[in-house]
Amino acid sequence: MQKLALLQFIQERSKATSKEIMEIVELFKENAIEKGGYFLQAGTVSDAYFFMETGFMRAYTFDYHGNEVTTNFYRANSLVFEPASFFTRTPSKENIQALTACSGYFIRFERLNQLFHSMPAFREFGRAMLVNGFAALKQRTLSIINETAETRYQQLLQHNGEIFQHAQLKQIASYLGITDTSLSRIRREFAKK
Amino acid sequence: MQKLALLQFIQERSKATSKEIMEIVELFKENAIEKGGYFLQAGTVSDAYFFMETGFMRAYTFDYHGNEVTTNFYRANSLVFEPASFFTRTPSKENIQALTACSGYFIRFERLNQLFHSMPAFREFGRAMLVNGFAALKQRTLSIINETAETRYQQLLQHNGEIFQHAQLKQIASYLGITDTSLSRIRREFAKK
DNA sequence: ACGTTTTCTTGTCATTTGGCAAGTGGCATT
DNA sequence: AATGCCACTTGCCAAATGACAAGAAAACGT
Repeated sequence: MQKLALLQFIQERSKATSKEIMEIVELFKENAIEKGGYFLQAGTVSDAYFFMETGFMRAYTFDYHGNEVTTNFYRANSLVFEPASFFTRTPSKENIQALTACSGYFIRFERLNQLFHSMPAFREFGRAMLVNGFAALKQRTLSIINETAETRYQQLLQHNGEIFQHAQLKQIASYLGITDTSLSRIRREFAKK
Repeated sequence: MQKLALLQFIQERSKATSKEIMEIVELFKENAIEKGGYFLQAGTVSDAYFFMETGFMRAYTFDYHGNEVTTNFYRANSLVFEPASFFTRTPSKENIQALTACSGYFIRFERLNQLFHSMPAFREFGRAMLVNGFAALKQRTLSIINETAETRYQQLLQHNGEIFQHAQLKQIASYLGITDTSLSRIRREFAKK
């Protein structure tokens, strides 16, 4: 097992020694999810901390009217988990679904927690993952408040263009906070330019 | 120094022993902020983890057009800090301002971090604070996407009514993601019922 | 290749919200 | 009481977005 991408990912984001990182990486197990399969189902506890090496996923939940709302997209070479459920050990409100076939390496809560306890340097990594997610969410919230839907669309297209290769427009629309109809119109206007 | 409220706050949220909690509480120092004063200024690093015993604060930043956007409100008996800046040691984009005279107890990053390293049980507390903030922000984001401004207003009024006693409507409006004009109209409609 | 299903686009119209400017009311200062 | 300041409200109109329905395009299974 190589797990090279995982090793590198941790190396770039923590101050743990190479030896420690090798130990850590050892504890991750390989996993694959087929296209359309679920990494996490609403109502269950998120117990896997998953480094996705290849593939693409999205997280979604339902609003009070029963509409799907996309809350996140996950690209290759990133961590997939639902912090609120994972750390509080309570059932998740979100589903995380593979939009393409996915593969990577996971570790379960219990074992990860042991690592956090035994390796102070790796703890920083865990915290950084949480804090980054926090900052990204805040950024997204502000952009929904301040920017027009068209600007949000442009920025998503520019910074996360791959999303458009894997997700349906309806899924992207709810992530942007608009309907699929509006997104379609925005795309038409945008194409003119 | 009593710090009773702080002691109780930690007790309810961590598995640390009473003895440990007493040690922890000892390290918090008293602090007060006058009405209108700043707990955190944009551009500086959030270095204080503040348990506010009395008072009311709000966090705000500016969008690209220079408009103030309220990002958070803090009530008495809660923790005040900016996670992204605090944990990454980078300058904050947000200001946190006292809307009334505030008092409470703070601890600095360095010392708090030492505590996290030396007391596993207290670490859970720190993580819980982060995770809770995360969940609250996600909830707010979803409500901006899914609910009408009027519903958001109603819910804020119902669950956080004290905000209306301390903050200006313009500040509340930007927190709700609308203009002060719209909020005013919503209030009029709402009053009719 | 075929028909079926799903996704995407478009039109029409109603609703929400914003931008701007004027007006109202409270409050403090003088 | 007059003044000025500030927060808030209101009216008017424009722009953005949603709801619904129909049609076009694409994806899918057999």
